Amino acid sequence: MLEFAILGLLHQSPMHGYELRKQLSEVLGGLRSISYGSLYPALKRMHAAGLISTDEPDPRALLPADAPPLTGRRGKVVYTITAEGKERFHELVGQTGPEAYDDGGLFGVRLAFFRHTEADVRLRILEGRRRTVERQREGLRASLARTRERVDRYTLELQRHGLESVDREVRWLSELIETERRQSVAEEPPPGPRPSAPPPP
Amino acid sequence: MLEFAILGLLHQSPMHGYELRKQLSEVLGGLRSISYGSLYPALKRMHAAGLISTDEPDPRALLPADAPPLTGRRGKVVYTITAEGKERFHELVGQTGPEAYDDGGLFGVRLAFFRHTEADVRLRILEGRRRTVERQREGLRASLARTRERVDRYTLELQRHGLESVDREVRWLSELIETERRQSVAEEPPPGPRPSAPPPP
DNA sequence: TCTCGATGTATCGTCTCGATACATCGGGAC
DNA sequence: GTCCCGATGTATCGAGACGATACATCGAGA
Repeated sequence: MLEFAILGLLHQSPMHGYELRKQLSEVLGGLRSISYGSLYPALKRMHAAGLISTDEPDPRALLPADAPPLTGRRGKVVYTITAEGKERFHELVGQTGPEAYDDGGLFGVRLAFFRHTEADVRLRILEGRRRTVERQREGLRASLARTRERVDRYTLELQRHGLESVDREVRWLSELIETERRQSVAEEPPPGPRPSAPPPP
Repeated sequence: MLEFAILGLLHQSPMHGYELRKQLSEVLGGLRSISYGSLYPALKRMHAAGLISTDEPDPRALLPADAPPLTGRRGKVVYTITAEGKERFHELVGQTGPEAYDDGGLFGVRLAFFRHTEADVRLRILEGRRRTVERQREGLRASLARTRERVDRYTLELQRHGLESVDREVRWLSELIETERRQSVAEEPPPGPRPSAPPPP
Protein backbone atom coordinates (compact mmCIF):
# COMPACT_ATOMS: atom_id res chain seq x y z
CA MET A 1 0.00 0.00 0.00
CA LEU A 2 2.75 2.42 1.00
CA GLU A 3 4.63 1.53 -2.17
CA PHE A 4 1.66 2.42 -4.33
CA ALA A 5 1.03 5.69 -2.54
CA ILE A 6 4.67 6.78 -2.68
CA LEU A 7 4.96 5.98 -6.36
CA GLY A 8 1.72 7.84 -7.01
CA LEU A 9 2.89 10.95 -5.21
CA LEU A 10 6.37 10.95 -6.70
CA HIS A 11 4.78 10.44 -10.11
CA GLN A 12 3.52 14.00 -9.80
CA SER A 13 6.74 15.58 -8.52
CA PRO A 14 9.91 14.79 -6.54
CA MET A 15 9.58 15.26 -2.80
CA HIS A 16 11.19 15.08 0.63
CA GLY A 17 10.17 12.37 3.06
CA TYR A 18 8.53 14.93 5.28
CA GLU A 19 6.46 16.39 2.48
CA LEU A 20 5.57 12.88 1.36
CA ARG A 21 4.13 12.14 4.77
CA LYS A 22 2.02 15.28 4.82
CA GLN A 23 0.62 14.72 1.35
CA LEU A 24 -0.01 11.12 2.24
CA SER A 25 -2.26 11.85 5.19
CA GLU A 26 -4.13 14.41 3.12
CA VAL A 27 -4.62 11.99 0.26
CA LEU A 28 -5.71 9.25 2.65
CA GLY A 29 -8.76 11.29 3.54
CA GLY A 30 -7.13 12.99 6.51
CA LEU A 31 -7.85 10.17 8.93
CA ARG A 32 -4.93 7.80 9.07
CA SER A 33 -1.45 9.08 8.49
CA ILE A 34 1.72 7.10 8.03
CA SER A 35 4.50 7.05 10.62
CA TYR A 36 8.16 7.64 9.92
CA GLY A 37 8.86 4.18 11.16
CA SER A 38 7.00 2.94 8.10
CA LEU A 39 7.90 5.62 5.62
CA TYR A 40 11.69 5.63 5.76
CA PRO A 41 12.13 1.85 5.63
CA ALA A 42 9.73 1.79 2.69
CA LEU A 43 11.74 4.46 0.89
CA LYS A 44 14.91 2.48 1.59
CA ARG A 45 13.36 -0.69 0.17
CA MET A 46 12.13 1.09 -2.91
CA HIS A 47 15.49 2.75 -3.44
CA ALA A 48 17.17 -0.64 -3.19
CA ALA A 49 14.66 -2.00 -5.71
CA GLY A 50 15.48 0.83 -8.12
CA LEU A 51 11.97 2.29 -8.12
CA ILE A 52 13.09 5.67 -6.80
CA SER A 53 16.34 7.61 -6.76
CA THR A 54 17.79 10.13 -4.32
CA ASP A 55 19.52 13.36 -5.25
CA GLU A 56 22.25 12.84 -2.68
CA PRO A 57 24.48 9.75 -2.44
CA ASP A 58 24.57 8.37 1.09
CA PRO A 59 27.88 9.56 2.64
CA ARG A 60 27.91 6.64 5.06
CA ALA A 61 28.28 4.20 2.20
CA LEU A 62 31.98 5.15 2.09
CA LEU A 63 32.52 4.74 5.85
CA PRO A 64 33.22 1.52 7.76
CA ALA A 65 30.12 -0.09 9.20
CA ASP A 66 31.11 0.62 12.79
CA ALA A 67 31.66 4.33 12.30
CA PRO A 68 30.03 6.72 14.81
CA PRO A 69 26.45 7.79 14.00
CA LEU A 70 27.61 10.75 11.92
CA THR A 71 26.50 13.61 14.12
CA GLY A 72 25.94 16.96 12.49
CA ARG A 73 25.00 17.99 8.98
CA ARG A 74 22.28 15.66 7.88
CA GLY A 75 21.25 16.76 4.40
CA LYS A 76 17.78 16.86 2.94
CA VAL A 77 17.03 14.07 0.57
CA VAL A 78 14.78 14.54 -2.44
CA TYR A 79 13.24 11.36 -3.83
CA THR A 80 12.50 11.05 -7.52
CA ILE A 81 10.63 8.30 -9.31
CA THR A 82 12.66 6.34 -11.87
CA ALA A 83 11.56 4.91 -15.21
CA GLU A 84 11.32 1.53 -13.50
CA GLY A 85 9.18 3.09 -10.80
CA LYS A 86 6.80 4.56 -13.35
CA GLU A 87 6.54 1.20 -15.03
CA ARG A 88 5.80 -0.45 -11.69
CA PHE A 89 3.17 2.17 -10.89
CA HIS A 90 1.34 1.63 -14.16
CA GLU A 91 1.46 -2.09 -13.58
CA LEU A 92 -0.07 -1.65 -10.11
CA VAL A 93 -2.63 0.84 -11.38
CA GLY A 94 -3.95 -1.79 -13.78
CA GLN A 95 -4.59 -4.44 -11.12
CA THR A 96 -8.25 -5.23 -10.52
CA GLY A 97 -8.01 -8.35 -8.30
CA PRO A 98 -9.22 -8.64 -4.69
CA GLU A 99 -5.90 -7.27 -3.44
CA ALA A 100 -6.98 -3.90 -4.87
CA TYR A 101 -10.09 -3.53 -2.73
CA ASP A 102 -10.24 -6.14 0.05
CA ASP A 103 -8.10 -3.96 2.26
CA GLY A 104 -9.78 -0.64 2.99
CA GLY A 105 -6.48 1.20 3.28
CA LEU A 106 -5.25 0.16 -0.13
CA PHE A 107 -8.66 0.85 -1.65
CA GLY A 108 -8.50 4.40 -0.32
CA VAL A 109 -5.13 4.94 -1.96
CA ARG A 110 -6.36 3.42 -5.20
CA LEU A 111 -9.31 5.81 -5.16
CA ALA A 112 -7.04 8.76 -4.47
CA PHE A 113 -5.13 7.97 -7.67
CA PHE A 114 -8.14 7.19 -9.83
CA ARG A 115 -7.19 9.95 -12.22
CA HIS A 116 -4.31 7.72 -13.33
CA THR A 117 -6.63 4.74 -13.71
CA GLU A 118 -8.53 3.53 -16.77
CA ALA A 119 -12.31 3.88 -16.66
CA ASP A 120 -13.03 0.14 -16.84
CA VAL A 121 -10.49 -0.58 -14.11
CA ARG A 122 -12.09 2.10 -11.93
CA LEU A 123 -15.46 0.45 -12.34
CA ARG A 124 -14.14 -3.02 -11.54
CA ILE A 125 -12.44 -1.79 -8.39
CA LEU A 126 -15.51 0.06 -7.17
CA GLU A 127 -17.70 -2.97 -7.80
CA GLY A 128 -15.20 -5.27 -6.12
CA ARG A 129 -15.06 -3.02 -3.10
CA ARG A 130 -18.83 -2.97 -2.93
CA ARG A 131 -18.97 -6.76 -2.99
CA THR A 132 -16.44 -6.94 -0.18
CA VAL A 133 -18.29 -4.45 1.98
CA GLU A 134 -21.61 -6.13 1.23
CA ARG A 135 -20.20 -9.42 2.44
CA GLN A 136 -19.06 -7.68 5.61
CA ARG A 137 -22.54 -6.28 6.00
CA GLU A 138 -24.14 -9.70 5.72
CA GLY A 139 -21.77 -11.08 8.34
CA LEU A 140 -22.62 -8.21 10.63
CA ARG A 141 -26.34 -8.64 10.12
CA ALA A 142 -26.09 -12.34 10.91
CA SER A 143 -24.03 -11.64 14.01
CA LEU A 144 -26.49 -9.01 15.17
CA ALA A 145 -29.47 -11.33 14.69
CA ARG A 146 -27.65 -14.15 16.46
CA THR A 147 -26.51 -12.21 19.51
CA ARG A 148 -29.35 -9.69 19.74
CA GLU A 149 -30.82 -11.31 22.86
CA ARG A 150 -27.63 -12.38 24.58
CA VAL A 151 -25.51 -9.21 24.75
CA ASP A 152 -25.91 -6.02 26.72
CA ARG A 153 -27.07 -2.64 25.48
CA TYR A 154 -23.57 -1.29 24.84
CA THR A 155 -22.37 -4.17 22.70
CA LEU A 156 -25.62 -3.94 20.81
CA GLU A 157 -25.11 -0.23 20.19
CA LEU A 158 -21.58 -0.92 18.98
CA GLN A 159 -22.79 -3.52 16.52
CA ARG A 160 -25.68 -1.35 15.38
CA HIS A 161 -23.40 1.59 14.74
CA GLY A 162 -20.93 -0.60 12.89
CA LEU A 163 -23.67 -1.98 10.72
CA GLU A 164 -24.93 1.49 9.88
CA SER A 165 -21.43 2.59 8.91
CA VAL A 166 -21.01 -0.35 6.59
CA ASP A 167 -24.43 0.31 5.16
CA ARG A 168 -23.52 3.91 4.45
CA GLU A 169 -20.34 2.81 2.75
CA VAL A 170 -22.28 0.53 0.44
CA ARG A 171 -24.58 3.37 -0.52
CA TRP A 172 -21.63 5.69 -1.07
CA LEU A 173 -19.96 3.15 -3.34
CA SER A 174 -23.21 2.66 -5.24
CA GLU A 175 -23.37 6.37 -5.94
CA LEU A 176 -19.77 6.40 -7.18
CA ILE A 177 -20.51 3.41 -9.43
CA GLU A 178 -23.63 5.08 -10.75
CA THR A 179 -21.69 8.24 -11.64
CA GLU A 180 -18.92 6.19 -13.17
CA ARG A 181 -21.38 4.29 -15.38
CA ARG A 182 -23.14 7.40 -16.58
CA GLN A 183 -19.79 8.91 -17.52
CA SER A 184 -18.60 5.85 -19.35
CA VAL A 185 -21.70 5.55 -21.53
CA ALA A 186 -21.52 9.26 -22.27
CA GLU A 187 -17.91 8.99 -23.44
CA GLU A 188 -18.05 5.67 -25.19
CA PRO A 189 -21.31 4.53 -26.80
CA PRO A 190 -21.47 0.73 -26.47
CA PRO A 191 -20.92 -1.14 -29.78
CA GLY A 192 -22.99 -4.12 -28.58
CA PRO A 193 -23.24 -6.52 -25.63
CA ARG A 194 -20.14 -6.02 -23.49
CA PRO A 195 -18.12 -9.28 -23.07
CA SER A 196 -17.10 -8.35 -19.50
CA ALA A 197 -14.11 -10.57 -18.74
CA PRO A 198 -13.73 -11.84 -15.15
CA PRO A 199 -10.84 -10.20 -13.26
CA PRO A 200 -7.60 -12.24 -13.12
CA PRO A 201 -6.83 -13.77 -9.66
CA MET B 1 -6.07 -3.57 24.17
CA LEU B 2 -5.84 -7.32 23.71
CA GLU B 3 -4.96 -7.69 27.37
CA PHE B 4 -8.07 -5.83 28.43
CA ALA B 5 -10.32 -7.80 26.10
CA ILE B 6 -8.91 -11.18 27.16
CA LEU B 7 -9.22 -10.36 30.84
CA GLY B 8 -12.78 -9.17 30.26
CA LEU B 9 -13.79 -12.35 28.48
CA LEU B 10 -12.07 -14.70 30.90
CA HIS B 11 -13.69 -12.76 33.72
CA GLN B 12 -16.98 -14.28 32.59
CA SER B 13 -15.75 -17.83 32.11
CA PRO B 14 -12.62 -19.87 31.28
CA MET B 15 -12.08 -20.43 27.58
CA HIS B 16 -9.93 -21.93 24.82
CA GLY B 17 -7.90 -19.67 22.58
CA TYR B 18 -10.13 -20.51 19.67
CA GLU B 19 -13.30 -19.62 21.53
CA LEU B 20 -11.62 -16.46 22.77
CA ARG B 21 -10.98 -15.36 19.23
CA LYS B 22 -14.56 -15.94 18.16
CA GLN B 23 -16.04 -14.09 21.10
CA LEU B 24 -13.54 -11.32 20.55
CA SER B 25 -14.60 -10.56 17.00
CA GLU B 26 -18.23 -10.64 18.08
CA VAL B 27 -17.59 -8.28 20.94
CA LEU B 28 -15.56 -5.97 18.71
CA GLY B 29 -18.67 -5.23 16.69
CA GLY B 30 -18.03 -7.95 14.14
CA LEU B 31 -15.74 -5.84 12.00
CA ARG B 32 -12.16 -6.37 13.04
CA SER B 33 -11.13 -9.68 14.49
CA ILE B 34 -7.86 -10.60 16.12
CA SER B 35 -5.36 -12.95 14.49
CA TYR B 36 -3.71 -15.94 16.14
CA GLY B 37 -0.40 -14.27 15.58
CA SER B 38 -1.52 -11.66 18.11
CA LEU B 39 -3.64 -13.82 20.37
CA TYR B 40 -1.25 -16.60 21.36
CA PRO B 41 1.74 -14.37 22.09
CA ALA B 42 -0.56 -12.19 24.19
CA LEU B 43 -1.78 -15.23 26.13
CA LYS B 44 1.81 -16.28 26.65
CA ARG B 45 2.77 -12.84 27.96
CA MET B 46 -0.20 -12.76 30.29
CA HIS B 47 0.51 -16.24 31.55
CA ALA B 48 4.10 -15.24 32.27
CA ALA B 49 2.80 -12.18 34.11
CA GLY B 50 0.54 -14.34 36.25
CA LEU B 51 -2.71 -12.77 35.03
CA ILE B 52 -4.09 -16.03 33.66
CA SER B 53 -3.46 -19.71 34.32
CA THR B 54 -3.69 -22.76 32.07
CA ASP B 55 -5.21 -26.08 33.03
CA GLU B 56 -2.37 -28.00 31.41
CA PRO B 57 1.34 -27.56 32.20
CA ASP B 58 3.38 -27.15 29.02
CA PRO B 59 5.06 -30.55 28.36
CA ARG B 60 7.86 -28.88 26.44
CA ALA B 61 9.03 -27.12 29.57
CA LEU B 62 10.61 -30.41 30.61
CA LEU B 63 12.35 -31.01 27.28
CA PRO B 64 15.68 -29.56 26.12
CA ALA B 65 15.31 -26.41 24.07
CA ASP B 66 16.47 -28.07 20.85
CA ALA B 67 14.01 -30.95 20.97
CA PRO B 68 11.99 -31.69 17.81
CA PRO B 69 8.72 -29.73 17.43
CA LEU B 70 6.71 -32.35 19.35
CA THR B 71 4.58 -33.81 16.59
CA GLY B 72 1.33 -35.47 17.56
CA ARG B 73 -1.04 -35.01 20.48
CA ARG B 74 -1.37 -31.34 21.10
CA GLY B 75 -3.80 -30.89 23.93
CA LYS B 76 -6.47 -28.26 24.30
CA VAL B 77 -5.59 -25.47 26.69
CA VAL B 78 -8.21 -23.78 28.84
CA TYR B 79 -7.27 -20.35 30.12
CA THR B 80 -8.59 -19.11 33.45
CA ILE B 81 -8.26 -15.67 34.96
CA THR B 82 -6.31 -15.51 38.24
CA ALA B 83 -6.95 -13.30 41.26
CA GLU B 84 -4.13 -11.08 40.03
CA GLY B 85 -5.79 -10.92 36.65
CA LYS B 86 -9.10 -9.83 38.16
CA GLU B 87 -7.30 -7.16 40.12
CA ARG B 88 -5.58 -5.95 36.98
CA PHE B 89 -8.89 -5.91 35.11
CA HIS B 90 -10.58 -3.77 37.73
CA GLU B 91 -7.61 -1.46 37.69
CA LEU B 92 -7.87 -1.09 33.90
CA VAL B 93 -11.64 -0.72 34.01
CA GLY B 94 -11.25 2.34 36.22
CA GLN B 95 -8.92 4.23 33.88
CA THR B 96 -10.41 7.36 32.33
CA GLY B 97 -7.34 8.97 30.72
CA PRO B 98 -6.79 9.55 27.00
CA GLU B 99 -5.37 6.04 26.63
CA ALA B 100 -8.93 4.77 27.21
CA TYR B 101 -10.48 6.48 24.21
CA ASP B 102 -7.84 7.98 21.88
CA ASP B 103 -7.46 4.66 20.14
CA GLY B 104 -10.70 3.57 18.51
CA GLY B 105 -9.92 -0.11 18.99
CA LEU B 106 -9.44 0.15 22.71
CA PHE B 107 -12.48 2.39 23.03
CA GLY B 108 -14.59 -0.30 21.34
CA VAL B 109 -13.39 -2.89 23.82
CA ARG B 110 -14.01 -0.54 26.71
CA LEU B 111 -17.55 0.00 25.47
CA ALA B 112 -18.10 -3.73 25.13
CA PHE B 113 -17.29 -4.16 28.82
CA PHE B 114 -19.22 -1.15 30.07
CA ARG B 115 -21.37 -3.37 32.24
CA HIS B 116 -18.30 -3.83 34.45
CA THR B 117 -17.65 -0.09 34.51
CA GLU B 118 -18.85 2.52 37.00
CA ALA B 119 -21.40 5.03 35.73
CA ASP B 120 -19.16 8.08 36.18
CA VAL B 121 -16.27 6.34 34.46
CA ARG B 122 -18.56 5.44 31.56
CA LEU B 123 -19.53 9.06 31.15
CA ARG B 124 -15.95 10.30 31.26
CA ILE B 125 -14.87 7.81 28.62
CA LEU B 126 -17.75 8.65 26.31
CA GLU B 127 -17.07 12.37 26.65
CA GLY B 128 -13.35 11.85 26.11
CA ARG B 129 -14.01 9.83 23.01
CA ARG B 130 -16.32 12.53 21.70
CA ARG B 131 -13.66 15.19 22.23
CA THR B 132 -11.14 13.06 20.35
CA VAL B 133 -13.46 12.46 17.42
CA GLU B 134 -14.50 16.10 17.37
CA ARG B 135 -10.85 17.11 17.08
CA GLN B 136 -10.49 14.69 14.20
CA ARG B 137 -13.53 16.24 12.60
CA GLU B 138 -12.11 19.74 12.86
CA GLY B 139 -8.88 18.57 11.28
CA LEU B 140 -10.82 16.97 8.48
CA ARG B 141 -12.93 20.05 7.91
CA ALA B 142 -9.85 22.24 7.74
CA SER B 143 -8.18 19.84 5.33
CA LEU B 144 -11.27 19.74 3.16
CA ALA B 145 -11.55 23.52 3.06
CA ARG B 146 -7.84 23.84 2.30
CA THR B 147 -7.66 21.32 -0.54
CA ARG B 148 -11.17 21.68 -1.92
CA GLU B 149 -9.97 23.41 -5.10
CA ARG B 150 -6.70 21.57 -5.61
CA VAL B 151 -7.70 17.90 -5.60
CA ASP B 152 -9.68 15.77 -8.00
CA ARG B 153 -13.23 14.53 -7.64
CA TYR B 154 -12.26 11.15 -6.16
CA THR B 155 -10.06 12.49 -3.39
CA LEU B 156 -12.78 14.98 -2.60
CA GLU B 157 -15.35 12.18 -2.37
CA LEU B 158 -13.05 10.23 -0.07
CA GLN B 159 -12.62 13.19 2.25
CA ARG B 160 -16.31 14.01 2.16
CA HIS B 161 -17.25 10.45 3.04
CA GLY B 162 -14.67 10.34 5.81
CA LEU B 163 -15.99 13.57 7.26
CA GLU B 164 -19.56 12.27 7.19
CA SER B 165 -18.49 9.12 9.00
CA VAL B 166 -16.76 11.07 11.72
CA ASP B 167 -19.77 13.33 11.97
CA ARG B 168 -22.06 10.35 12.44
CA GLU B 169 -19.78 8.99 15.12
CA VAL B 170 -20.01 12.25 17.04
CA ARG B 171 -23.79 12.16 16.88
CA TRP B 172 -23.83 8.53 17.97
CA LEU B 173 -21.62 9.32 20.95
CA SER B 174 -23.82 12.27 21.85
CA GLU B 175 -26.84 9.99 21.98
CA LEU B 176 -25.02 7.53 24.20
CA ILE B 177 -23.95 10.36 26.50
CA GLU B 178 -27.48 11.70 26.61
CA THR B 179 -28.86 8.29 27.60
CA GLU B 180 -26.11 7.85 30.16
CA ARG B 181 -26.89 11.22 31.76
CA ARG B 182 -30.60 10.58 31.94
CA GLN B 183 -29.94 7.27 33.63
CA SER B 184 -27.49 8.68 36.14
CA VAL B 185 -29.84 11.46 37.30
CA ALA B 186 -32.66 8.93 37.57
CA GLU B 187 -30.59 6.69 39.79
CA GLU B 188 -28.78 9.24 41.87
CA PRO B 189 -30.43 12.61 42.56
CA PRO B 190 -27.66 15.25 42.72
CA PRO B 191 -26.97 16.56 46.23
CA GLY B 192 -25.77 19.92 44.88
CA PRO B 193 -23.44 21.34 42.21
CA ARG B 194 -21.29 18.46 40.90
CA PRO B 195 -17.54 19.15 41.49
CA SER B 196 -16.56 17.31 38.28
CA ALA B 197 -12.88 16.53 38.78
CA PRO B 198 -10.60 16.59 35.69
CA PRO B 199 -9.43 13.12 34.64
CA PRO B 200 -5.90 12.19 35.82
CA PRO B 201 -3.25 12.13 33.02
C1' DT C 1 18.98 36.80 22.61
C1' DC C 2 16.33 33.04 23.60
C1' DT C 3 13.00 29.92 22.88
C1' DC C 4 9.54 27.63 20.41
C1' DG C 5 7.31 25.35 16.69
C1' DA C 6 7.76 23.79 11.96
C1' DT C 7 10.70 21.32 8.97
C1' DG C 8 13.55 17.39 8.25
C1' DT C 9 16.06 12.55 8.54
C1' DA C 10 16.51 8.39 10.94
C1' DT C 11 16.31 4.20 14.21
C1' DC C 12 14.62 1.22 18.05
C1' DG C 13 11.78 -2.16 20.36
C1' DT C 14 7.29 -3.86 20.47
C1' DC C 15 3.54 -5.46 18.46
C1' DT C 16 0.29 -7.04 14.76
C1' DC C 17 -0.89 -9.34 10.79
C1' DG C 18 -1.57 -12.90 7.18
C1' DA C 19 -0.06 -17.26 5.94
C1' DT C 20 0.86 -21.55 7.16
C1' DA C 21 1.49 -26.14 9.54
C1' DC C 22 -0.35 -29.61 12.04
C1' DA C 23 -3.89 -32.34 14.60
C1' DT C 24 -8.65 -34.02 15.98
C1' DC C 25 -13.38 -34.87 15.38
C1' DG C 26 -18.14 -35.18 13.56
C1' DG C 27 -21.09 -35.88 9.73
C1' DG C 28 -22.52 -36.57 5.06
C1' DA C 29 -21.36 -38.67 0.36
C1' DC C 30 -20.77 -42.75 -1.87
C1' DG D 1 -17.81 -48.71 5.98
C1' DT D 2 -14.77 -45.41 4.67
C1' DC D 3 -13.38 -41.27 2.77
C1' DC D 4 -13.12 -36.61 2.72
C1' DC D 5 -14.35 -31.99 4.19
C1' DG D 6 -15.12 -28.32 7.24
C1' DA D 7 -15.11 -26.86 12.02
C1' DT D 8 -12.36 -26.87 16.00
C1' DG D 9 -7.97 -26.19 18.03
C1' DT D 10 -2.78 -24.81 19.09
C1' DA D 11 1.16 -22.70 17.41
C1' DT D 12 5.05 -20.18 14.76
C1' DC D 13 7.20 -17.38 11.06
C1' DG D 14 8.66 -13.38 8.50
C1' DA D 15 7.25 -8.89 6.91
C1' DG D 16 6.35 -4.78 8.20
C1' DA D 17 3.72 -0.98 10.79
C1' DC D 18 3.63 1.79 14.81
C1' DG D 19 4.76 5.16 18.64
C1' DA D 20 8.50 7.12 20.78
C1' DT D 21 12.52 9.19 20.44
C1' DA D 22 16.98 11.50 18.99
C1' DC D 23 19.05 14.85 16.53
C1' DA D 24 19.48 18.99 13.50
C1' DT D 25 18.12 23.47 11.12
C1' DC D 26 15.65 27.64 10.62
C1' DG D 27 12.46 31.59 10.95
C1' DA D 28 9.32 34.30 13.95
C1' DG D 29 8.26 36.51 17.83
C1' DA D 30 8.86 37.42 23.04
